[in-house]
Amino acid sequence: MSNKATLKNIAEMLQISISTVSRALKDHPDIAKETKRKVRELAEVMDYEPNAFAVYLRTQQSKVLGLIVPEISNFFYHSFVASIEQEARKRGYTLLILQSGNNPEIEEANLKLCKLNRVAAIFVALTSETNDIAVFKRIMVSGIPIIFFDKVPDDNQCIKVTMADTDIGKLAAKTIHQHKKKNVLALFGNPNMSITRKRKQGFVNELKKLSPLIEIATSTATSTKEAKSLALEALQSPKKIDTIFCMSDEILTGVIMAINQLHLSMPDQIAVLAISNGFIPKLTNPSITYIETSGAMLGEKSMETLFEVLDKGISKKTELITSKLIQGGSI
Amino acid sequence: MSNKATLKNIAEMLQISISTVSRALKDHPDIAKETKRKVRELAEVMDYEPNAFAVYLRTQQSKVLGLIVPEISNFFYHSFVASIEQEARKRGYTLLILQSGNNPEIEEANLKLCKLNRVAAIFVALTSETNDIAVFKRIMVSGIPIIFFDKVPDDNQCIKVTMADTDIGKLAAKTIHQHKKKNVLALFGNPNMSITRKRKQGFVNELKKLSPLIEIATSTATSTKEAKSLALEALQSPKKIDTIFCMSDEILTGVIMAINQLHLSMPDQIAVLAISNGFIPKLTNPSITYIETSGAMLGEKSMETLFEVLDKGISKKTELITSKLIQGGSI
DNA sequence: AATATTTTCGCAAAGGTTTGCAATATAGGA
DNA sequence: TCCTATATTGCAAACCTTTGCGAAAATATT
Repeated sequence: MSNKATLKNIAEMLQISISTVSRALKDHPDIAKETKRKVRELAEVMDYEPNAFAVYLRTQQSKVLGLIVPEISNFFYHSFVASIEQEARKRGYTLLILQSGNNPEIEEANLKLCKLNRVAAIFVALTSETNDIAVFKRIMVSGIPIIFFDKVPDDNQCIKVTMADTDIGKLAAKTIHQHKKKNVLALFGNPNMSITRKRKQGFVNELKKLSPLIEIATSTATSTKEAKSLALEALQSPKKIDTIFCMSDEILTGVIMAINQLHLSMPDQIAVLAISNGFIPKLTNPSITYIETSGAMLGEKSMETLFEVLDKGISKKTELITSKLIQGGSI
Repeated sequence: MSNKATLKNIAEMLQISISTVSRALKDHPDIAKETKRKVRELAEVMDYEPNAFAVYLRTQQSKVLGLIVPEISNFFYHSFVASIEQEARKRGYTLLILQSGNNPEIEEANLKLCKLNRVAAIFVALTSETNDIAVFKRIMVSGIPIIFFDKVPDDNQCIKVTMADTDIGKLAAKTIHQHKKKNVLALFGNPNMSITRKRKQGFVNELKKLSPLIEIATSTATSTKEAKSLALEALQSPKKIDTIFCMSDEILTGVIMAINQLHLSMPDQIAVLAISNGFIPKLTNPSITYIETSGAMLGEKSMETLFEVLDKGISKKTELITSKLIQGGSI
């Protein structure tokens, strides 16, 4: 069975020991140059690749990173994944991408899967339904670092990388104020999530401060459909709103549907401002003005944080990413 | 260190042998009921999970499925992944999701990664730039089954699961013919891909057959941007087209942008028909009529095919999935 | 009571790699 | 020639699980 490319086979063919082969391939100083050359040559032609499973078994160090997100088909997470993936590839890591489908049970199952696969670390964007992070804590104490990103828990005893959500809310408020709007409908997502609470708080407080006389109606829309019907209702009601603020792409999608259905034009008949990743806003004419939440930036920062954690063994830290306004024509 | 949950530790604590523990956990008939009970109980409280790496090393059977797609952030692949994932979870498999970013080099690197991780099988949707599948063939002969889906190679000596693209093209043609359209702009993607060629062939041939007098202008658009400018150009040209056919969501997106920009209304000023996964078409008003390509169905069929391959060891087969028209108001 | 049968369990090897330590070889020095 | 230092290499254990085969114990049969 000399066909499989293993250390053992290389050793046999070269009539040297397995350990010598192993060290030669790792450029260990103990090994003679000539031996190294021979080993490397044969390894090359045999297309040798170390068996990751055996390596793990011996070193207990897997080169796999877990990634758990509610849904990956979403521009934000996608750009996040893309940037993580790129960096991971450079460092020889593999990404184990798992989706929880916004279901805490699947989320937990995925967590278990990560543990089973002995991942080196896990990136987690929480489900909007997750309100108990005890499971995660258990994994953390078992020695696998967890980096929460985007949808993070309130708890401060963990590693978090997230957008500066309060600031984003404030920026939205400032934008609306600058345009002298009078009557705003603000649509927010699931109020259980800290991301929602922070954006809402930043937005509402700032807007009230800047424009004390403005009318602000806030509503909760946990789906595109809901956002659409809320928008339709508001747009058809007698007391006319002049602006809709959407805290996410999911909501923005519903609002666009409503506006299209009523054949309203932006920004004169209705102004729109959103927090978005940039795909949906470009679909309309004029394009929608939005505050960009960059998955790529979040990814980079998360990766940086990860290696900090891996190297220095920190166990709590909060990283905030700032973002900027992208001017469209909707306000 | 009796803290880690391994067979060895369980065995020590119970003063029995490792093999007995292993068999007890597997409900092997050789083991006494009482012993099984004790082992299971302890395993439970110790939260024992077999070490996947050790299992692989021994059995050479990994419970990981590779999945390589150009981009996962795309409704079609997403629903595909979702359905594969669900089924995989049921059977105790993990999905290793890899994106090639439409780059054949990364695609090859990912393939290598799958090999390195000794996956049980690989699902592949090819890059539009991939024209040599020799690398894949090598993997196949090395014993890892590959299931090509969606973007499949022309070669018939492999396993393919794909939409019935020629039929889809024909269905589109039939729909346009039924609406008595006279002047059609048909936008297709990368002509290197068999999916493009088949859709185009089915569409053009059928339409010419049904409506010999119709004017058909076909163009190639390999990006949303390109689709947009092609549509703008056509819509503003003197010889007025009455219908645009889009072979993909990517193209449809560009076309919608163009239509929005020119403030045209569907279906009277311009009719639109697309092949799509259903998200983009619902964004407009009226919504766009499309022929649905269901990632979920493709996923199910792929998974079925996989287990057929795994069980019966087939090495070539082509599965075709049919699809249907979803009526919107754009034609 | 002695033998045959069945039930229950343990031994040991294998899978591929890493690594501390021991062993051998070579060279330099006295 | 013998000893010490250095350069190379090999041995063997460990990581954790699975599994064929044999051993021991319990039970059944005569």
